[in-house]
Amino acid sequence: MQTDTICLGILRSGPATGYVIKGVLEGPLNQIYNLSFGSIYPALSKLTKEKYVTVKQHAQDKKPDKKVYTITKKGISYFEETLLEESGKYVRSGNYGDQIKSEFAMLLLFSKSLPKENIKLILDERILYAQQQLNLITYEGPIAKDSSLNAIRNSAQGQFTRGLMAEVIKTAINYIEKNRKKLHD
Amino acid sequence: MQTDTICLGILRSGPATGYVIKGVLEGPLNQIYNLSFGSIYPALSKLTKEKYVTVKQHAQDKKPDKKVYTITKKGISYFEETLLEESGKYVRSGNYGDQIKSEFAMLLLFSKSLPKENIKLILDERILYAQQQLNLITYEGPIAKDSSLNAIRNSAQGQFTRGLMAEVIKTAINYIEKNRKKLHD
DNA sequence: ATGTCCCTATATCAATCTGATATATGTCTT
DNA sequence: AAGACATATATCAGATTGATATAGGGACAT
Repeated sequence: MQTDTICLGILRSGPATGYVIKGVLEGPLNQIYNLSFGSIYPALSKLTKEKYVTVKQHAQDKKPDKKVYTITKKGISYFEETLLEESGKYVRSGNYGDQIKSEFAMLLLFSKSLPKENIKLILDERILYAQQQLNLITYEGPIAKDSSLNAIRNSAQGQFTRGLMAEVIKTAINYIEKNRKKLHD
Repeated sequence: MQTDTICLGILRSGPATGYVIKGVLEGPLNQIYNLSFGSIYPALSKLTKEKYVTVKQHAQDKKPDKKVYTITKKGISYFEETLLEESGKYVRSGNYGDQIKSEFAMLLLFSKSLPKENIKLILDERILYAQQQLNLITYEGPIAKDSSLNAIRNSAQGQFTRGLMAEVIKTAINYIEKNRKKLHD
């Protein structure tokens, strides 16, 4: 999925800055999709040039100008057309699809080459980490003080998707706890 | 994790060609890590230059030469040192970590913009696809006729990792089946 | 028979994405 | 008073993908 499309999809839930978009992807949409600033900022500039979004610069005392992006009617049409056209090809991708790069799973696969004590520590750390991710996804408090993007998380779609990711993480934690002895001991 | 390290880790289980390495990543190691030929072939060339692997070219009638790569002692030492040194940073990554790019989950998140009939088809397709992936992971037959890489799959580590991925996929399928009505209907 | 498609097998490359870094300041902790 | 962390945008070298090229074999349909 193009970075452009993702930005438009998030902006459909309300105006936001690049920084806030990144925050949404790292918080409630954790485990779903991540993008670096190096992708987000150029995408927002491109979308502005193409009139799919508008920008309002809010001068801030002694901080960089905050650039709040709002999706236009043209942007909404474009987003909906693109999503419909391309939906077929997103079925075969994602977190249990082709694009997987699980360094953790690879590490476990190669863990025969590691000292047992090391493996134990890695698994302990991983479980803690996974529980932290679970907290990020299931967190129900406000996202950002001045953001209207809570909507994307609380929609039926947001709850379905977050629920899916939460179940997957819980399964992984349980599996590791039950089977970890096969990797050390 | 560097492409180099992954190639060395796989070659530790036996000699292989670039084509076979790709096949292992797409078959039994599906859902764990994927690499394109554009990464694998240059990595193998680099490893050869650095003497971490050796190549034997097998001329084949009317096919490109098959280049079989074998890890050297130097390669094994390098692999084990690298893995130990870097193991800490692989804990916070992977298929329920930061690097997620699940186009499918993103599509569901945005599915409010799609016709209901379309959403139904997408979910049906996804379940079929996930079952196919499950078959690839749990498949116990031979990988490649002339490959010794069955070992990587049948080791304790391979079975643990594949079992983890299989559980995750099963959880996802069940979740979608139980909750899909929230997205259409 | 001839076309279409997939398999074996290596290789390259434009377009894209990441992770690090730079810039600038406020707040909170130690 | 130093250090860490949050807000906020931006850039870029290096790495990766997905498509494409090359080249023949075998299977199956029209």
